[in-house]
Amino acid sequence: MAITIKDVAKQAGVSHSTVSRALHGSSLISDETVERIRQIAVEMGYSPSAAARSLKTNRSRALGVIVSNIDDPFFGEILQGIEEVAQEHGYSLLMAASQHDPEREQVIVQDMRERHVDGLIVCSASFSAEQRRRLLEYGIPIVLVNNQAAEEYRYSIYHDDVDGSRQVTRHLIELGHRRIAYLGNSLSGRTTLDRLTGFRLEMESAGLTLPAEYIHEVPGGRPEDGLAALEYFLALPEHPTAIFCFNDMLAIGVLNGLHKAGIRVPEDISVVGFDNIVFSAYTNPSLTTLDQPKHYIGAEAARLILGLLDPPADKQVPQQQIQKLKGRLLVRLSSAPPIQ
Amino acid sequence: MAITIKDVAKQAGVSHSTVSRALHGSSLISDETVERIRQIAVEMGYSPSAAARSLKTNRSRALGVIVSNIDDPFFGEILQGIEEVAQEHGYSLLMAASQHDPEREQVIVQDMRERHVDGLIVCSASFSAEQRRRLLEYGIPIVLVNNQAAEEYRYSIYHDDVDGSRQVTRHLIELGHRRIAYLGNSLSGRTTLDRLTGFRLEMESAGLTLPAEYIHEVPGGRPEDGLAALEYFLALPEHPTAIFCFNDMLAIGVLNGLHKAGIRVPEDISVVGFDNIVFSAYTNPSLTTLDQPKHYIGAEAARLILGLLDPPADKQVPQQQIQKLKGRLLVRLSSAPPIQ
DNA sequence: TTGAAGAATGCACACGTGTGCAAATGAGAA
DNA sequence: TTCTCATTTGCACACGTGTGCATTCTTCAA
Repeated sequence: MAITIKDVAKQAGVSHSTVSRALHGSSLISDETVERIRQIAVEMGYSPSAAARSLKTNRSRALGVIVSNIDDPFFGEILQGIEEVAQEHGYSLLMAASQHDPEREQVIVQDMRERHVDGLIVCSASFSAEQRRRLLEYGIPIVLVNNQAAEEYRYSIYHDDVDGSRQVTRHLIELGHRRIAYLGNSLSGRTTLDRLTGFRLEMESAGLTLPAEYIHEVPGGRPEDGLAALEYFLALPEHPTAIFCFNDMLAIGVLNGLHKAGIRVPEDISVVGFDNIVFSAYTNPSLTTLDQPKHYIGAEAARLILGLLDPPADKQVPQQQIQKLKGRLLVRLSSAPPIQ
Repeated sequence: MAITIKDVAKQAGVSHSTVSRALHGSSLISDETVERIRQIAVEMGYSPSAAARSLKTNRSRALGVIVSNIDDPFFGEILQGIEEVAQEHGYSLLMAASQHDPEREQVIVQDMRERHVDGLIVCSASFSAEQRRRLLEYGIPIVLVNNQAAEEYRYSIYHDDVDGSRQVTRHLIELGHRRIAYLGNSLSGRTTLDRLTGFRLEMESAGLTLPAEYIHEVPGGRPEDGLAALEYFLALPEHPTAIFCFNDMLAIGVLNGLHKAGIRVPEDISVVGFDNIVFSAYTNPSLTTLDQPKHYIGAEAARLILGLLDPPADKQVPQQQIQKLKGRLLVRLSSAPPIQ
């Protein structure tokens, strides 16, 4: 068995209470005793039991993070932001992937509950109403990241997809495009709808018509999904002159497919993405996209939840906090005026 | 406060021991009692405390995972593999990023210890000897993934980088290349050395000379590092006809730089990568690379450690297990015979 | 010397769970 | 009825920690 606080106490010739207080820097214990105990604890390689502490204090100093897929580079950057802030504050991360599977979600939520995470960050785009209800009645602080049901929660941080989408669309319109298609990801729920909304709004306010066949959704957001979707668009009697993709991964697939088909970008067709993942700067041609502050979003989510857990003495805990962040259009080389 | 086992017991009119046994399916309790208690537990929304259980059973049903960066797509795929297997077996994941920072490493290792993870998977390329020692004397099972010091541990799973590197190099040589450069990542320790070794071996056995200036290392493995490294190679009096990059991310940066410089790939120069991350199939031209079974490596690492924790009844726990996996060359369009 | 006050430490309980052992209950046989 | 045995349940302790309260020790003034 591992060394416990009692072993340290015995070695130091004091009670375990004294050791506990000494290691926590309690002012009740004399400085020399504190020093002596610290020394002994280090020598013996004592390491407190998080389980016992958690049981007693009712806090775990752990945050739960639920994500759709870990291997999505978009989530990767958000996770990185979360991790850095959590680590900075001495919190650990319990991470799980829902894979868009309601059954897994259920198991994960139950596990987070049993493990008594102090707070939960949900980055899973599709999160069922059932799980939402469970979580809320459990009562731990939850911060939603880019979720579709932000208004049902008290704490949420998300990117303004409608606005971002309008920026992208306006850019295409200003270039002179009139036949613009939207490629969505049906698995992303609200997110794809918001982007579609922004697209529609901007098209309308420019007085442009939007034929139904120019809106296409695929069940996924990976390059191969973009590749598949491209076939659909190319089969249309009249090609769009620009394709607005739900995210960069889809756009990368689309770029790839166009290249294979011998269709030049941006001369023959413009392609734009969304998110600004690392690789979008290195496609050929480099991808015009909307830069979402992913790292910042993750960091802010962590900061928000930690603020709820250890509120600064001078500050009230906000009853509700919804943070909407705006992204920034990045014009690169995949978009240009249409030929005709 | 949350509902405890005692609340359930009171409601059911039995002792908490009976509830505990009933919920664990002990044969000591009558079927009808079990059913009744189960019912009540569900109705009351009882959720056992992992902390209390862990304290008592000395097991946490959690695995620790230490990684260099979460947002590296290479690690992302490995993580995904680990996560799936862990979840399948009812284990949770405690995840932390070391960022190549020894200080962080120390904190992380200490935390994993306090939280009493049942096993640890280390995917961090640079892991200090200091931390290795600490971990080993702590005594929990550790599985190393692609680490530089595999031989110091009992359990390890890694990709045969020397072999993979030879495959890649041989491919270039067979195409007719004689002036081949290697671009390494100095932060990757052993991994970059192994790949360099494979490269050297194959060059030697082909009787090719390898000038020192054709071996170049940069401190990082991201596209921008590749971009920077390219300048070095282009400044050489005699360009190499092929560049073998430590990983796909570097290769993507190199491809990008060559494109900007108006140098054609593969006509003027061949570029090959390593890892086969998702995007390598979508570069322009698509990247010749070595397909590492990343997902499988992660899954195997998890399976290995879970096998140590819950050994199948009929099987002995192996005292040592080192699994070396071979990758497979993927020839795409970024490599071709040199002009002259 | 005595008393009082302040500083330092120990005692004992609690957190929620699992489990060995004793106890209770019931059924059946003598 | 009494005894035996099997089945079912409860008692009580342990896991390692934090903390209110009592206790001891020290110091200093009266």
